Amino acid sequence: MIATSTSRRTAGNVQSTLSREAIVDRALATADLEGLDAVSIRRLAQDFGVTPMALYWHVKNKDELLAAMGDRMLDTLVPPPDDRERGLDDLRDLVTQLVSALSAHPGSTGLAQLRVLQCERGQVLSERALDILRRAGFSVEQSANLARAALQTAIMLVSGRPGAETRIPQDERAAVLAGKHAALTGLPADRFPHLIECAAALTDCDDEISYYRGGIELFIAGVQALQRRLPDPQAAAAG
Amino acid sequence: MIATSTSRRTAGNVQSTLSREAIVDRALATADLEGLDAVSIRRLAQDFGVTPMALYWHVKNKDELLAAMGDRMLDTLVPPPDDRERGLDDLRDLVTQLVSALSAHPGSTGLAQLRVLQCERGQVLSERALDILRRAGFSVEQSANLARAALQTAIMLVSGRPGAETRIPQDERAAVLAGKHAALTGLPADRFPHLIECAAALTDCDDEISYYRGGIELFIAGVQALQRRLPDPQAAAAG
DNA sequence: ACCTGAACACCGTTCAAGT
DNA sequence: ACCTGAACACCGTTCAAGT
Repeated sequence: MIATSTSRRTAGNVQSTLSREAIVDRALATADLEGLDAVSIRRLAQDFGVTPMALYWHVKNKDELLAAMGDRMLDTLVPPPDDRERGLDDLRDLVTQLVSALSAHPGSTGLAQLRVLQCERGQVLSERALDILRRAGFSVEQSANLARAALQTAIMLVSGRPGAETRIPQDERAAVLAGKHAALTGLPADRFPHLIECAAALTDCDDEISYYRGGIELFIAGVQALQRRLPDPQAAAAG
Repeated sequence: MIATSTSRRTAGNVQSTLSREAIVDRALATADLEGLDAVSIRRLAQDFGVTPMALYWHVKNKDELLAAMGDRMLDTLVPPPDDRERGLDDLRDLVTQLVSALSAHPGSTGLAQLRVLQCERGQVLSERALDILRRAGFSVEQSANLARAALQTAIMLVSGRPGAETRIPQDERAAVLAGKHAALTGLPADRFPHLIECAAALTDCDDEISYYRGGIELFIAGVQALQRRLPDPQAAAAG
């Protein structure tokens, strides 16, 4: 009765014990290595050396598995630690934390979006963001839209990072990137001078830290600018 | 030899002539109605009353079909009409046009991202964006990142619009939305006051126009703010 | 040039059954 | 409580063959 684990090309074999937690872990790992499309019930079952239907004991269906993956990412966020009240700087901290949490699993960032308003941790997060924005003087609608934009900015920074290519198996990424770069530099120089000039920066990201910081700064700067355009709170309170 | 079209629940039957163009059209339409996951070679073949393999004459494989869908969306953009040189206002126009092009097929916006740097029209668009940003004084890296952010902002505004729910079949969307709204308003009022206050604004968008305008303004305001923080161009040119 | 038939290796999921 | 077996209705894709 030896388990004849006909393992896939990807290393990491037979994760011994089957559990909901282990399934979610494995799913996140394969999404990181081969893209979210590579995550399937049957594939996971094979990885665990078990029949596909075994997974259905631990997880209701695939949608619930994807939701659990999103929840797991959001759960790595520490709950808002500060009540220091620094205004929009608190929002920057929140987005920064979000980015670092999401960047642990760049292939699954989209799942977080589906879950922010559904799971406990996401709700705490959203409440905090709305609190910051409301105190900053934004209306209910503006605060709702900006809170959404905060999460979406984090997602787009991580999943849209130049060179991320989360949909492609890890070992092919370098080749694909090189191909994209070559395609850009091979463009007619008279029509696409900037595309050629920016080819490297568009296809790869040599400094993740400053890329993320710049992206977050862009968002925060936008929010600050919108805040300045707000009607005078004194007058609004009086009127 | 009457075609016994065992049509799906969705109306719109037997699109007569099979062609690459017709296939892409139909694919975009079903993505809009039932989400991108509902688009399949076999399903499309059935819609056209034809064998699945027939499609492979017009389209190399599914990836190429998805790429063609992305290209089609970008092709609806009119090429940059103006050389009026209004600086970052030109960028706003570009993003605005992008948003309106993408919002025609909210379920397929993600495909545009895969194709901006690959297809002709996307390259023209990117070149234009980079030109605006470089002239505005940004570095090669900044321009590349901001040009990407411009597209991603458009995508996130359209696909992330409250109430969009592009992954869910159209006829279920209202019910899902109502459920989400109810879940938020049913939260404990002491812990989640803002989530309750903003429940309606978070789950639906009653004014698309101002939603999009606000989102674009947020991005442009951020870019303008970053521009102001740039080192003095005179001094930079001298040094 | 354009389409079909048969086949292969995949999916998610249900339902009854085992221990 | 936890897992298996068999079955169903789906996928994308190849390859040889038809007209």
